[in-house]
Amino acid sequence: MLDHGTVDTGHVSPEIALRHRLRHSAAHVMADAVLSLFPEAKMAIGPPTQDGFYYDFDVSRPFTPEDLEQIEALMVKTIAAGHSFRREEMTREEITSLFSDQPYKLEIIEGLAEEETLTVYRHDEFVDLCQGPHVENTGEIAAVKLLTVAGAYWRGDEHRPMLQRIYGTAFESQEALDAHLARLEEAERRDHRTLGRQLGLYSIHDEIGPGLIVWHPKGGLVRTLIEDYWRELHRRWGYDIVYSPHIGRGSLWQTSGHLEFFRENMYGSLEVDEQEYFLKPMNCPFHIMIYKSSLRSYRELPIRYGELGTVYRYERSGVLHGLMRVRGFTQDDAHIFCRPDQVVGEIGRVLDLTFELLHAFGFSEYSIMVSTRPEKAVGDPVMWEHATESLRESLEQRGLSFGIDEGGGAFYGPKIDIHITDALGRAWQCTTIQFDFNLPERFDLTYQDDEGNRVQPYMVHRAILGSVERFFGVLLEHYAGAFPLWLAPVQAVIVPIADRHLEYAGQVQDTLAKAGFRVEVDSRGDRMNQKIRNAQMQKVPYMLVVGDKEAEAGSVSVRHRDEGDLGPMPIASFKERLGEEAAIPSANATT
RNA sequence: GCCCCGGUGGCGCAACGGUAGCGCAGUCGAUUUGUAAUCGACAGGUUAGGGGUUCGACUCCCCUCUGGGGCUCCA
Repeated sequence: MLDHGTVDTGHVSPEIALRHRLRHSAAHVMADAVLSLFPEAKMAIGPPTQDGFYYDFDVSRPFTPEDLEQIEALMVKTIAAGHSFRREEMTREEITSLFSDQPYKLEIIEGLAEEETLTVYRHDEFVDLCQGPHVENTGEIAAVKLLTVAGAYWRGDEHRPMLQRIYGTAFESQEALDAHLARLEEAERRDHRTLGRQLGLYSIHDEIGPGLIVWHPKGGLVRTLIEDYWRELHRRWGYDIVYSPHIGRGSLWQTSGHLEFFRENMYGSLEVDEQEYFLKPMNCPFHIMIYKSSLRSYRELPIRYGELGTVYRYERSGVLHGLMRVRGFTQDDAHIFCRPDQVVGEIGRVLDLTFELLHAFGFSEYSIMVSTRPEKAVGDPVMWEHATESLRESLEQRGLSFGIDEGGGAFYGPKIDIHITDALGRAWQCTTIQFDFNLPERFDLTYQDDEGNRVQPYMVHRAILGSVERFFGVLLEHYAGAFPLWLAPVQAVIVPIADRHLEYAGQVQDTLAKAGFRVEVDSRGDRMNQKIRNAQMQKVPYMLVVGDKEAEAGSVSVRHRDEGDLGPMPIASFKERLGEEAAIPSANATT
């Protein structure tokens, strides 16, 4: 049985609930401080978040870092003063006059239902419209820290005023806050954009354009290793690997509906022989054409087409981010066409494949969400029901817990989304498994069933890594750049002590390279210490020091990037060690 | 797209409106070294691009491009 790891069940622990109240209270204390320093500030909303809290204000000028210091200093005073939080119910009239000079609060009040009990919370002189809950006393906010200022639209609507948002965080103890801040620093240290440059993996250039990646030799090598493994695994799981072009005729995108529903994410058309073509934002229409290239029998289903397909999508300039959000990326895409009786089995296979793949990359914690039919949807309700049930059933069969996002599916079908949790406990959405009832209809997909009827197949769209670029970024941060041996672009660096050892170093390299390992010799004029330092900073798993003793004995002195000096060993022994460690973690190995 | 903050040799940074410097990396030379930085020299920049203000602009103003933090958490 596969270890599917722990799954987030979504219930709230007492600790989370305490932090929630604490942070909500800290938001009030912050608003109090802001109003003291900026009496003209208009308050918007100030909720707790997963990692802290924020409060939005309408102020005449943006807050500066110095303002934050002052605000924080005032907050500390308020906390030290130990004011109690007092809840108070009010009538709509009372509350409206109380907040008569706070237009955002008035707007919130207007939006509340008549029967709603209106409450305010007070501490010291400060009062805020709020349903709570809060801690008893400001003194309970043991540790607080303001972090950043950012613009944010009122109610998240870009047509409404831009407010100034202050983010902060609060904890029940200084130690907990320090731990959180340390985690933030660690996240910064692991930033894939920094690591990508330091390790020479990829780059982005003004000259090429934003959101477009060029892969350097080492990044390209790692990517190739990922992709080779992906292909091998997909062949093993019964997928046919296909390829499709980067552009397609406008009429194709007309039929698929992309020009109707996805146009704002597509790049402008190009004209070829007086025909309009578009850069592909998705691979599905191409796979569908492969399906349609001949009549299909129920006997040949399921058909599974997989492709590492590069697509281009317009993303608004403000959302681009390193490898995580780009304008050209490669999806590990596949489309499954199957019969009704195969649906549960096919979803199950996708799940098993998913966990095998993610496991190989060191991920063992997931959270799973099933999204069901939204209000506006296309397709036969019976098929919707069957598909949604199949998603549930496949998950349940595997003992996987999951949440339900009622009505959160796409208009064309229900889906499973899987978030993976990385080494720092951060969640990343990668895998998505979606039914599609729209495209089979639009392209008139059929197969002939055992009674000779032309019927529509179920179509499932799935990506496991999501996009290769994004997944690479996640991996880079997950491993902090220290790829496991099977993915390390350079697995060992040979460090000759003096130039007279270069020849022997070359022999060692040959031996290991012939065995299929990626090994380099550092032949520069630096001292050994410098070479080791370089290799450490490049996060190379092994450093092999060779000098007189090693050349004499036919050995290498092995240093591991984490374990340090492991002492001398015969080349053959080291080769064996590498061979064992370089194996791709397989699902079977962990049963 | 919008708000705020940035853009100075490959990278990380400095420079009251008055000669663009430093470190790392690079090249060359010396050194031939035992588990995270040997020494020295050299080379490298129309300060993102364009316009303006000024006797004089990296510095001030405007525009464009581009990077970062946000714009989902609803009293």
